[in-house]
Amino acid sequence: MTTIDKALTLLACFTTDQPSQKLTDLARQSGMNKAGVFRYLSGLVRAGLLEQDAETRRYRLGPEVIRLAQVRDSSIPIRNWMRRLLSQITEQTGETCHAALISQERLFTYMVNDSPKSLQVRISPGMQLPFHATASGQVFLAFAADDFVTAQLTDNLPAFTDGTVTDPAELRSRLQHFRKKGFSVSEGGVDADVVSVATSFFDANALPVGTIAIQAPAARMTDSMIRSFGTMLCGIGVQATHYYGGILSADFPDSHSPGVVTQHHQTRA
Amino acid sequence: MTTIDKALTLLACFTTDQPSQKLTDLARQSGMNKAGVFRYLSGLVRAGLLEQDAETRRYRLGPEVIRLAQVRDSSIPIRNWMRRLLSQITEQTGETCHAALISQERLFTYMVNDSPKSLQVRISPGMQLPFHATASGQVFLAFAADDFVTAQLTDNLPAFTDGTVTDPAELRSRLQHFRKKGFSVSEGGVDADVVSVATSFFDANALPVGTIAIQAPAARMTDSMIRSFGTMLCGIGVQATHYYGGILSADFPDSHSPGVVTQHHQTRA
DNA sequence: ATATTTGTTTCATTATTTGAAACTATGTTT
DNA sequence: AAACATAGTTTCAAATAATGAAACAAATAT
Repeated sequence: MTTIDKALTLLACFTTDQPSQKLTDLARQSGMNKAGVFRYLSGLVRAGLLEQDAETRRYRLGPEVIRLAQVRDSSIPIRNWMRRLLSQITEQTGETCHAALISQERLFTYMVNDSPKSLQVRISPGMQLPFHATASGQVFLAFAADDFVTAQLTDNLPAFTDGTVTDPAELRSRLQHFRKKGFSVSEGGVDADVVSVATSFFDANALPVGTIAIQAPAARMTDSMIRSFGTMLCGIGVQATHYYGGILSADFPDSHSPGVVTQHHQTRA
Repeated sequence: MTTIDKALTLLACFTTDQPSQKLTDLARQSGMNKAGVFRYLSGLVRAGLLEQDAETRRYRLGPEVIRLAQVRDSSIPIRNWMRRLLSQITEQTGETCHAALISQERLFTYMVNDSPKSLQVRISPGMQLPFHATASGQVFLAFAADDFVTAQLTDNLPAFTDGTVTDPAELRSRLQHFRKKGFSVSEGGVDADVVSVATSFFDANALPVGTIAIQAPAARMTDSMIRSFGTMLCGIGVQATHYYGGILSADFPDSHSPGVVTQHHQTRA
């Protein structure tokens, strides 16, 4: 592990749950020496990736991360077309939807489109989505490389509600099902009384890079709505993959005709 | 200069003008050894800050910068109130406006609100604004620390049009004027036939952290409109400073009454 | 087909990182 | 108010990782 690696792993500690951190906590979390962490953080501050609160001495992400994100957006304009796709979903379904992206083996919400109906489902951009307990995470795993799935589906997965599935074998069986369908369904995996339906989109290697999901209160969801949302999302997933410049994973249903799930068996690239 | 510094300076090479780069060019630009740059880039890729195009071998910013930006936004929600302020400006003036932020001694556009009238003024988020040739840059310098101004106002400043002011002495004199007014005016500094009016907002040390600007075709701008835009922007600047949790620079007109420029002479913190 | 440019790996030399401990500043408890 | 505790920062000799020239490989241009 190089010095650069050690310094940059500290960035992973900054999440929506913990957007600002103390030196001591960062040292403990990362298992590194306090003096070293101090020097790494100083470097990250000099680069503008972090900034330090003058009075609390706590570190938080700096303005440079915003500039970098803008630069990436300008050359890989996911934001543009994703906004359109999500608007389309909310228009047609009236429900809240979101897109998530993969980064460093973590899935995080990228864009949220709130339903005009309700503010029941609380989700905000930047949040990390647990793979085993969300529809997004599950449909991602359904199309991910096998060793990645194995790495994620450990024993002792946390349960967020009584309904959270934590058994790796049971989860694997569901993933297989989702892979055939092209979309996943999760009921009360993180928040009880919330049903979520999700699909994936893919990169040039036909590996999943992100997900698109609809979330709604369980009360107003029926099986037929879930099926209809699922097939709709598959169509959106095809479009997203196309915009992204990727190719569909084998097995992914790429028919646009609603209600019909076609299976393709093309060989992988 | 530590290894971390050397690695992270490479990130500064990625701009909206050059969103993806080749190894050789990065080595040349940074003046560092090709082998070292290769190792630094590999580290940045492992951290997800960069990614490498599989076929062209070019490097571009990675998905992790997006996650980091989302995390920062969630804890320092500039986006929220800035969007409102810019909408307010475009509503009242009908013209295109934008906000810019400072990072690593560079001013970059953060948010743009296009005028419904015209698409004449082309500006996109993430772009770097030259200090000497833009209204935003000038009003930033007007309130910046003196050695920062000196560092920016070098000889041989580039001229983008015939109207670009490149003489440091002349620029300094204008900055003094803008500081008194609280806003700057630039005519054709980058694009001929574009007039821009800008103001600053400040951090807890009363130092400028960003700017807010209105841009319009010179054809439909009058002196009285410029004055009116300027006083309006000063009011917006006061609000932005407040939302940001900063305090106004001494001299900055903080009266809300339009048309009147009050001068304050409080001592610096 | 050959030359040239670009990306990647190697390896002995050199400089930088490293972590324990000392130090300082700030806040807390007695 | 004094002693204590906690967190951030600096120091320094020992340990380790960074360095860059050159060789190599792969892709591109001539």
